[in-house]
Order: sequence, then structure tokens, then C-alpha cells
Amino acid sequence: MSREKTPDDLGHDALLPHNTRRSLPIALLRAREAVMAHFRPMLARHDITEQQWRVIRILAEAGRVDASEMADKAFILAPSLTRIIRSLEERGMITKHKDADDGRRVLLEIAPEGMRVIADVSPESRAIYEQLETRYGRDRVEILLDMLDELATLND
Amino acid sequence: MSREKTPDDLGHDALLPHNTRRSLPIALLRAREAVMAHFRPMLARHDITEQQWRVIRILAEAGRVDASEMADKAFILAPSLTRIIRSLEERGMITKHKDADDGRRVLLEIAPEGMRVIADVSPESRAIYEQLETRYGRDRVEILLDMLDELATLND
DNA sequence: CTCATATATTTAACATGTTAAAGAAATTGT
DNA sequence: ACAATTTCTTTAACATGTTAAATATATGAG
Repeated sequence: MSREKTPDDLGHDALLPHNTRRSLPIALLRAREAVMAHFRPMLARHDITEQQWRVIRILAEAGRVDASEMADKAFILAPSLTRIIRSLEERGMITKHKDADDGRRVLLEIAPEGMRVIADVSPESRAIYEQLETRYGRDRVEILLDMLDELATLND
Repeated sequence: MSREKTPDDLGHDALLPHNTRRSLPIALLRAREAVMAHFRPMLARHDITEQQWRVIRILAEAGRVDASEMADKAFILAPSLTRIIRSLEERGMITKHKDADDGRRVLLEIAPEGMRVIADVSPESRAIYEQLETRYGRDRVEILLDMLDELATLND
């Protein structure tokens, strides 16, 4: 067994990255997954994805919103958003119009079917989030949100 | 303008979720994206994805690893891992063998081409991570990692 | 030993992420 | 007014995420 030329012999100390679980990218991924694991089954029961939920939820909050604004608020890339909009429109949850003042823009609005989903999902979503806040600590959630925001805006 | 029957008139206060930017799922997503924005261009120059990098990096750290263990360490779902393994094997970065003791398992090992990528990417990755740590605060990174880990393990 | 069950991996099908490029409409400079 | 440039959205192509089901092998009860 005494150290032959195994793959991990090349620079195990000097060259290689550190432990996987103490790396920010994976830690953020794991934390996010743990959180979403609470929401996803509920959303699946209502037959919507996490991203679709973000879109209709933002429309319910903000009223009419154009695609760029939506991409920004929901943190969804434009190509994904195009597909999500198409799908939500086909399912009657939102409506889509060209902006009369700027023909490039697409204006989105929630439709009655979308409002129905909002009404169904919101209470459950809220309950899950509140349970999470309670278990993790309401104040610590605030601290974590602040720290995450600082990390997200480091570049600006 | 005086409040007609706009979509957001239904339960704006009682029913709807709170502000998007103060929600853990999106805050975690935004933070992760901000971090990965530092790494992705570098990885792209070396023609690998973030997930492919995680896989070969773990093989370099841990030597021979089976697929389940890899899925766990790299935090990649089994179906994604199957495709990533196929791609990395085709590109000569890893090798794949059936476990002699348990025919269900697939054992992975890094190949010379993978070692070359490790040698190329590791220093750059390290430099980026260290710059990030410095800018955010080395100790605050530790605190953040602890808080994220606690969030990720709330369910256990 | 054999059947039922459990575990590891793969496949399938669809949704989203990611980058680059194309298309369409607005803006700017001249 | 017009050509060049910029901005917004979509398309394309490929990689990964997500859930369910299929496949292959191990394991355990009887």
C-alpha cells in the first residue's frame, strides 16, 4: 500500500482545491436544495415548477411587468423565461401583449387561472416558509439574508 | 389611476408572499450565481462545466470513487451524473469500471487527461476563491459556511 | 436454492440553465 | 431621413435538473 503512483499523488497538498463541503458554491447549492425540498413537493401537487411559481407570484405582486423586469426579479435567464412564458400562457395562467410604446417589449399579466393558483399555493407556501423560519430562527434568517445579499452584490 | 380591478387587487396584503429579494430560495440562488460568475469564464476557457470540474476534482482528491459516492460528494443527481460520466469518459478525462465485488457499482478514476486539467485549473480556481475570500472576509466566509451547513442539515 | 425485496445505475421525458447568435424595434449621430 | 448602434426578445444547441420507471445485481427470508 505504501504510496505508489496513484492518481491523487500529484500535488495532493500544494495543488488541489480544499474540501468540497467547505466550498461556497456547493454549500450554497446544498442549502438551496434543502430549502427547496420543503417547497417542491407542494408545488408539484399543484402541477407547477419552482420557476413558474416565481413568475406568477411576481405578476400577482407587481401587476403588469415586462419580460426584462421579470427576468431580473425572478432571477431567470431570458431564454428560460421565453419558454416559461410560452408554457404559462398555453396553460392560461398569464397573458402576453406587445408593449404599444416599445414594440420590442413583451408585457405580462396574470390571468384568472393564475390567480386561482396563487390563491391555492400562497397559504401553503407561506406556512412552509414560516415553519422554516421558526426552525432556523427568525433573526438568523435575517442575518443570513443580509450576508447572502452582500455576497451577491460584491461585484457591483 | 384610482385602483380599478387590477390583478393585484385580490388579497395583496393577506394572501401573497413577501418581497422576492428577501426570500431564502432566491437569495441563495443569487448568491450562488454571483460566486459562480467568478469561476465560470475560467472553466469555460478550459472547456469544462462547473459540474464536470466538481467530478474530476473529487476524483483527484479522493482517488477511486463509485458513482453513488460521487453523486453525494459532488451534489449531482444520479441521472445527471450518468451523462457527465459518459461525457468525461469520452473525452478521456476519467475511466470507468464495474466493481468486481458488487456488479451494480461503477468505479470512477481520473485519467491522465483529467490530471492535466486539474493541474491547469486548480491554481486559477484557488486564486479566484482566495480573492473572493479576501473581498468578503475570510472569517465571514467561515461563518456563512457554518450557517449554510446548518440550513442544509435542518432536516436530518 | 429460490423468490421476494432492496440497492445501484441507467434510461426516458420534460423543464431549466448557459452561451452565442439571430431578429425585431428603438435610439443615436450625422 | 438614414445608417450604425443599441436594446429587448427569441431561437438554437447543448448541459444539467427533476421525477418516474426500467434494468441489473445483491441480499435476505424461507
